[in-house]
Order: sequence, then structure tokens, then C-alpha cells
Amino acid sequence: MLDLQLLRSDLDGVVKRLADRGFTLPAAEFEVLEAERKKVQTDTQELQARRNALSKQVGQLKAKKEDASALMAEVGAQADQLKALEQQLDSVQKRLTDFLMVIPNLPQSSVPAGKSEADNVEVRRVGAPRTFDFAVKDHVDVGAALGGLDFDTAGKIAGARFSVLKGGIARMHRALAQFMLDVHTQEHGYTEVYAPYMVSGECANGVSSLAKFKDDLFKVEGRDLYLIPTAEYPVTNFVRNQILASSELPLKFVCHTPCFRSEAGSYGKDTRGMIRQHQFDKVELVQIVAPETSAEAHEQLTAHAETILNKLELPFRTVALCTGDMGFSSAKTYDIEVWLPGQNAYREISSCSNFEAFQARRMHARYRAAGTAQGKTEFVHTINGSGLAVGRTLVAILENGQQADGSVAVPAALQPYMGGLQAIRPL
RNA sequence: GGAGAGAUGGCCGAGUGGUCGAAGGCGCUCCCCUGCUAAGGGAGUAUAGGCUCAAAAGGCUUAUCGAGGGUUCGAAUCCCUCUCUCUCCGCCA
Repeated sequence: MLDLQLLRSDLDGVVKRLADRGFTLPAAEFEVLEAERKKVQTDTQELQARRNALSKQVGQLKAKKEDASALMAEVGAQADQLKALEQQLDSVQKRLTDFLMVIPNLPQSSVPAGKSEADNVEVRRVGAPRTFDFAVKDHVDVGAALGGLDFDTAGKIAGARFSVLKGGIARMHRALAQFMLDVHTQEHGYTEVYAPYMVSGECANGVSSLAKFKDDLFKVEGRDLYLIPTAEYPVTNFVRNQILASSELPLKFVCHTPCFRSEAGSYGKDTRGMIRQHQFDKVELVQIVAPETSAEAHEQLTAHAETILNKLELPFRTVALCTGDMGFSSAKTYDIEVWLPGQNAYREISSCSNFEAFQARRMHARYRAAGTAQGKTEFVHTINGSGLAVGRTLVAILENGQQADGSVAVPAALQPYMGGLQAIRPL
């Protein structure tokens, strides 16, 4: 949610910055709503003040055992009017909130301008793609040859966009999550957390717009509960409705969860293999920080995610998303893309975003400035990123590590997590 | 699933219809005193918002005692619904 004060004080500026990311803010609609709010709120509060004052007098008279019936009648006479005004105020405030809740975040000034993926800017490229002296297979064929990647069985159980892993591949999948958690907790100072795989609609709205994106989520029938599309949903909401001490910041959490996405609107996209699934595992990094440190923390968190690829010796590049390609809540996003020889392309394996105060405002997550107990409360900044998507990391290892004999080399950093196994061979 | 108890400020806890945004304590901040440590004294200390003001300061004002509704001139306090927590019993991964 954007700062309402900012819309009031600099509507034109906000319209302009949102236009950069391809969003048209209906400014006239806002001004009408805001004018109505101002009038109704003022009127309502005046009447409430009057009622409160008169009621107080009634109390004083009654304490002295004097007659208060005239005052009581006077307040009673305006009861209907007050009630009507209060309902009007509720209504206009709800409309104003609904209006605000579907407006995306403002891009930082450092975000490259652009309309689509094509305008994203590569900020670095690490590791050289390997050259193969045999015909390169994609992960589906590599997995099939090993006998450990089974989409037929998954389809029988749950339909398309699910997978069954077996043997060494299942073990590697497990090993990857353990490895990532250990690196982030031991080397990057994150606290490991375990969290619910379902969140309330309120929490979903805290990190994104439920109204806009509910079709992307799986909902629990008959309840206000949604399967999480990422651990960002539960973990960022840890600080919902809280006032943190500045000494508690930054909070750094790492959380391994499955993620569930309906993938509505992506029909026909990435239908082969386990690139785009209804269910996948992810190790998520979440930071809650003071505003002045968020830009730096965002860079660090991105580097933390990249560390995993470095250790696994997987080639990747990092791109800064352009204004037109960023997600709803983000002020700035880096995507990390891993090299997939089977696709002859870099594919997203992590997305690291700084949301600034956008989510904090929706969640009422604040902190108290350092030193003084009377210090003003301020909204925290929230940052998160995948560190990394486990399924896609597995895909990357299968494709980059494939060997002529059909086996797959286990990266050295991962071998301790697989009992010293150096390669996965057919079952 | 059955029975009961509860939800108040950063924390503990008082408050069962009127001047209560809320006693008291703890904690915290600032100041004073005290030649270490310890102790003592004083002041301050919820959040969000609106109007006013060029702005800051200030002034006026509204809402919030788990959430939502109701009764009443007036609700932390009475009534209803919901959520959550705790205790006991049952069941159970």
C-alpha cells in the first residue's frame, strides 16, 4: 500500500512514477473519493464530539441528582443522523482502502525503465557455461535415463504440473534444501524458521493484493485459508501488527517450505519438466530492516542467494528487472537466472525484492527509532528472495552436471549432504 | 468432540454503566542527588487518524481495552456472534 499522505501531497508525481511501470492511476477517481472522505469525516467527527460533550454533561447532572432529560432528548434527536454519517464514513473509507490496496508499489529511481522482460538489465554474469562433447539432454531426459524423475506417476496422482522424485534425485532434492539452510544460517546469519503452509486472507493481503491475485493461489474450501505460494507469505507476516525495538533489527529469517501455485494464466508455458509446477520446494530469505538500510540489505540478500549457485558451481547471471516487469509489491527486484544447457538459456531461479514500506504499511509492521522511548514509530522495510528454488536448482544440476554415460555429477559442495556420493547413476 | 476459564498499554495487573486513554507496579527515557558498586529523588512514557496552520510548534477533535454487531444520552464494563489462548476429559499423526 502506498502512503496515503503521498497521494494527497503529490498526486501528479505518483501518477507519473506508476506510469513508468505501466500502471494508470485513476487520479480523478481518487480526488473525488478523497473529497468525499474529508467532508463526511469532518461532519461525523463534529457530531461525535457534540454527543460526547453532551453525554458527559448528562453524567455530571445525574451525579448531582439533577434532571438531565432535556440533554438526553437532544442527543437522542441526532442519533439517526449520526448513525447515517458513521455508515457513510465507513463506506467511503472502505472504498478508499480498496482503491489503495490494488495500487502497485513505486519503483526506486535506480530501476531501469522498460515495458517487458526484454528491457531488463544484466548486472553481472558469473561462471562460464560448460561445453559438451555429446548431445545435451534436458532435465526430463536426464531424469528419465536415471529413472528418478517420474511425471507419469505424478500425473496419475494429481494431474499435470506435479512430479514424483525417486532414488538419488529425491535424495539430492532433500540434500539441496539442507545445504541451502546450512549456508544461510551458518555463513549469512539467518535464523531458521518453520512456518505454516497456509495463511489467512488477511496475511495474504499483507504481502500482496489478494483481490488482484487470488486466482494464483489454492484456497482451502470453505475457509479463509490459502496454501502459500512462497514462504514470504507466512514469514513476512511474523511482524504483522507489531512495534519492534530498533535493537531487534535487522531480523533475518530463512525458511524451507513447499510452495503452491495455481499457475492460472500460464497455460502452455513450460509444460515440459519441473520448471513450472503446482508444488515446489523453496528456501526463502526474509529480512525485516530499518528503512535507511534496506537498499544495502537488498544487495546483500541477493549476494546470499548467489552464494548458493557459486558453491554449486552453476553458471548464472543477475538481472535488474525493469519498471514494467516488476512484481506488484516491489520497489526493486533482482532476478537471478541459472544457466540451463537443455534450454540453452538462463532461467529464473531466484527473485530478490525490496518492498520498502509497501508491505509493512499493509501489515502495520513498525519499529521505534533508536534511543528514545518516545521515539516516533516508523514502518519497517521488508526484503525477500529465494535462496533458492529447490526444484529449479535440481534441474540445473541435472542439466549442467550430466555426463556422457548418463550419470550426473554431484557438485563437491553437495557431496557431504549425500553421504559422499559423487555421481547419481541409473536406479 | 465434551466441560470450564480467560483476552486491558512494552510487560504485569486494577477497573462490572458516567469526568477512564484507562489506578498501581515493572521496564524504559531524561534530569537531580550520591566520590566506586548499591541506593535515593523528580519528570516523562500507547497507537492510528482528521481539521486548523505556508511549514514546524501549537490548538481543536475522532477512533481504538481480542474482532464484529447490538442495547444506552453515555460501554473496557451489559447482550449477541466470531477468533484466539489456557485447564480438564475423550480421540489421534
